[in-house]
Amino acid sequence: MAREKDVRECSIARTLDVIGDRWTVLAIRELMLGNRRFDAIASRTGAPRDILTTRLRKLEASGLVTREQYQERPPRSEYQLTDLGWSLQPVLTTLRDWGDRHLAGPDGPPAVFVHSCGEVLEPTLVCAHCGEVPDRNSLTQRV
Amino acid sequence: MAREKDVRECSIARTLDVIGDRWTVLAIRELMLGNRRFDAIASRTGAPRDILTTRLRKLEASGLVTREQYQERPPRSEYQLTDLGWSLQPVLTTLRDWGDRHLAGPDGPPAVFVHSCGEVLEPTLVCAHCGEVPDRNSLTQRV
DNA sequence: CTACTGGGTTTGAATATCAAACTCAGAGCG
DNA sequence: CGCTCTGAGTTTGATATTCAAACCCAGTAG
Repeated sequence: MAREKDVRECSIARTLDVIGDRWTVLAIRELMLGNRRFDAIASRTGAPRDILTTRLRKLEASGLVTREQYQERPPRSEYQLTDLGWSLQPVLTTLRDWGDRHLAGPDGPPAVFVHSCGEVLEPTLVCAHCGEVPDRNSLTQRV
Repeated sequence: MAREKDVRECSIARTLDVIGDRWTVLAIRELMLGNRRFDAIASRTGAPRDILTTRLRKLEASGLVTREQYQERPPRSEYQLTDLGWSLQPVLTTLRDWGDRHLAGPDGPPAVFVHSCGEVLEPTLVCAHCGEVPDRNSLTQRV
């Protein structure tokens, strides 16, 4: 009989519990680009407003985003990423980079980041210990 | 009136069109860990079987995965990542790394990769031009 | 007075998800 | 032979989610 308890415990799955949703990721993208207002996030992501509400509430509950009411009547709030939220930048960067490399966009890469070295950021994942770019053959899985 | 045409064209969104789904990402994880069989992927990810079928078909259609029938009767197939599929490794790696750093797991990090330098892979995103680790302050957005 | 803005909530129909049961064609066992 | 198991799905039917569009409320601009 099937055991059904062999689902893999995994940091990837745990991360997806937090940001494993299109509108969540796109909302974080907008926040990283400096948009703090609900309407701006809604229209730039295309997310339905009610869905966006639940996603932002969940991001707040997860500590990635703060909601600050900057006005009482009528209630107006703005959203900002916490440090924890900003720590997702490598995730968004690799997502963007993969799309840039492999998926054709009508107008080329959007929302480009320029690094302080003067060049457009071309992110590369390296091994922190030796500085080399790991590839499929230089990695061994240890499960 | 709202324009509604100001949804941001974006490589992140395009990437999410391809892999913006929990079961899709977890299936790719299993394929990277060497599981080729439908049942193995289903039980290690916990994905419902019908959903997994549609996800694998879509991955195949997107060119990330090949399905090879290794037996006719009864039909038995195995799945493998293409080079394009393997090119998602930085994405999965940053997802895993973020979970490792920020989300508590009951048994610590799973499915660890060991780099050929001998150390457990601790991935870092650097600027390909100058080799420095970019942070929030060294980046300028160019939208 | 009217229109608009901002940050939502409500509504109701369309879709997607899910667990569990089922299918089909063999293989292994006794 | 009869029985069960495996593998790769498909089917079923109940539940949950998504979505677009309309609505709400309090204030501001004209």
